[in-house]
Amino acid sequence: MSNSLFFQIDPDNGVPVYEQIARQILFAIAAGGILAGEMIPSVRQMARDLAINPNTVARAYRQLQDDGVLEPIRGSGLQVAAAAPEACRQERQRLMKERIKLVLREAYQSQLTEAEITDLVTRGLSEARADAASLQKGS
Amino acid sequence: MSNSLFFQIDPDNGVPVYEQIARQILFAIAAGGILAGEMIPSVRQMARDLAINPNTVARAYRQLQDDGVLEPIRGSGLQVAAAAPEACRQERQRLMKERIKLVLREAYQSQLTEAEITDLVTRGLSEARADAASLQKGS
Amino acid sequence: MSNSLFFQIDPDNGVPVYEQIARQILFAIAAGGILAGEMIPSVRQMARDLAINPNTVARAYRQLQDDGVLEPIRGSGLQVAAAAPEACRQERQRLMKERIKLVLREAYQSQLTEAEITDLVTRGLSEARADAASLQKGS
Amino acid sequence: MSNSLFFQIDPDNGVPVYEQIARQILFAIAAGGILAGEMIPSVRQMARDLAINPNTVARAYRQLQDDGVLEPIRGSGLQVAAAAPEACRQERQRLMKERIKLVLREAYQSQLTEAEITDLVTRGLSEARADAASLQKGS
DNA sequence: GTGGTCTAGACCACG
DNA sequence: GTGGTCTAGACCACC
Repeated sequence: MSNSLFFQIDPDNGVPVYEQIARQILFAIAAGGILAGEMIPSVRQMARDLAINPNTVARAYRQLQDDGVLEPIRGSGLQVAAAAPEACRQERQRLMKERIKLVLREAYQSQLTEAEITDLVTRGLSEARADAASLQKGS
Repeated sequence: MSNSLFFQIDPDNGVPVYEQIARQILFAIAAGGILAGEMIPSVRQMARDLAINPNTVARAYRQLQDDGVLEPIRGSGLQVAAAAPEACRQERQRLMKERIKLVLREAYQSQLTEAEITDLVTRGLSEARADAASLQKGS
Repeated sequence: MSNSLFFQIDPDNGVPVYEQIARQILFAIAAGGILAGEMIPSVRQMARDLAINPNTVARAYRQLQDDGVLEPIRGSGLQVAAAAPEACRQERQRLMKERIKLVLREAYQSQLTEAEITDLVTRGLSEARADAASLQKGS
Repeated sequence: MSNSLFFQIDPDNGVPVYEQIARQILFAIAAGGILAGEMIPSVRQMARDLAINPNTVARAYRQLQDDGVLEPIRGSGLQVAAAAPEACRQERQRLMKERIKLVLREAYQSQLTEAEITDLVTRGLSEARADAASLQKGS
């Protein structure tokens, strides 16, 4: 279980597959699911697990290396950088804050009233909470 | 001023230009900025106004026709369908609800605690409100 | 009643408006609703009656003149040619035969079985008969 | 032969080329010539085969995607949706029924007697049948 | 390789 | 004048 990553990839999500992989690895590190110094699955292994093209996995890994999250160990593979967990937590916070703010601004710009927006948010919060709960249960 | 539509197109937005046009028209109808039965600017006119290719505008209009929002008046132009305003309001509601829910679910999946999420939302709400206010003032 | 033509124009029919006018005049002559030597309404009159562009009516009349169905009377208007009724009957027959054959051939080419086609025809016949009846009643 | 689609495109048909393509694919799926999950020829391939512009093919494919008939496989191509065959059969049925009914109603409205219409239909049926037979033979 | 977007420019049918 | 269709060719993201 520690060595197997349970990612959910949706190829028709609009979000590029390599982006989904990179983001989920980043979030897993931020949440402590993967620790500093730990090795991550090889490109081929991950590609088999997710049933996707190895090139796509490689691209996600490359991006994480560029961000300093992963470090290459010659002849061995990629490991999580020492400073990665803290950096990932900050990045996660930054990303989510930005996305939330963006969507709320969009709501305001679309001429919805304040009441309608807060209503949508409240409903969205409870639904998302329910979804998250059922997902955890289902896994 | 009543006859001029103030659209903001960003060609490098990721979102296709024709999509931006279609969405802004849809939102304008939902907000009552364009009424049922009203004619919308011709393909060529809109293309001139936005300084983009007429084909791109035509594609946006075609999509709105497929959605039943616009109706062709042969040899004259396109007008807003009678049922469009109500449909556009529902569609706008649906779109925003979906986006908000998506972001919130992402927040939950990113292993943020409930407290962190509600904090981000409240901050985002106030910031977005401030932005919207300043935008209205600035216009 | 003899002088007023009850045409049904559908601008969004796919079939051009001027075609609809020309065809309905042709069919009216074939059916005896308009007799040889009779004058037809002026372009302006017809345009007012149908609430369409005079140019469109003019184009229909021009086409009927080219076909020899209508003859210009200098300073007076257009009248139905002497040979028109018989010609219109033949033309009507030809048109309908062609259209029916065309649609049936399409049905065969679309890989429908013979049984499905005859079924569609039988249903279509009864429905069309019902529609025609209700239309006559409704008028 | 199993992998080659034999489409007949007539550029001067009145019916737009992209419509002809979309309809023939729809009919091919309805007839079982293309199965669910199967990949259809790429835009460029089809454009080469039919000697037309890739954009025209792309438009046909886009329309079929909007109708839920085709699904994009990112970076790979387009495949027939699982629900497409049944949907296409229903759509084909609907289209043909509508066309047949339209023609028959026209026949009634053109003041032909019921006897004349049924006569035209029976003749049309036998002729269309003969044409279809000779076409099959000739292929 | 794949589809998607955008531009530029031409031609047509219709009113 | 209007929208609709088609062509030609370019660039992009993704796998």
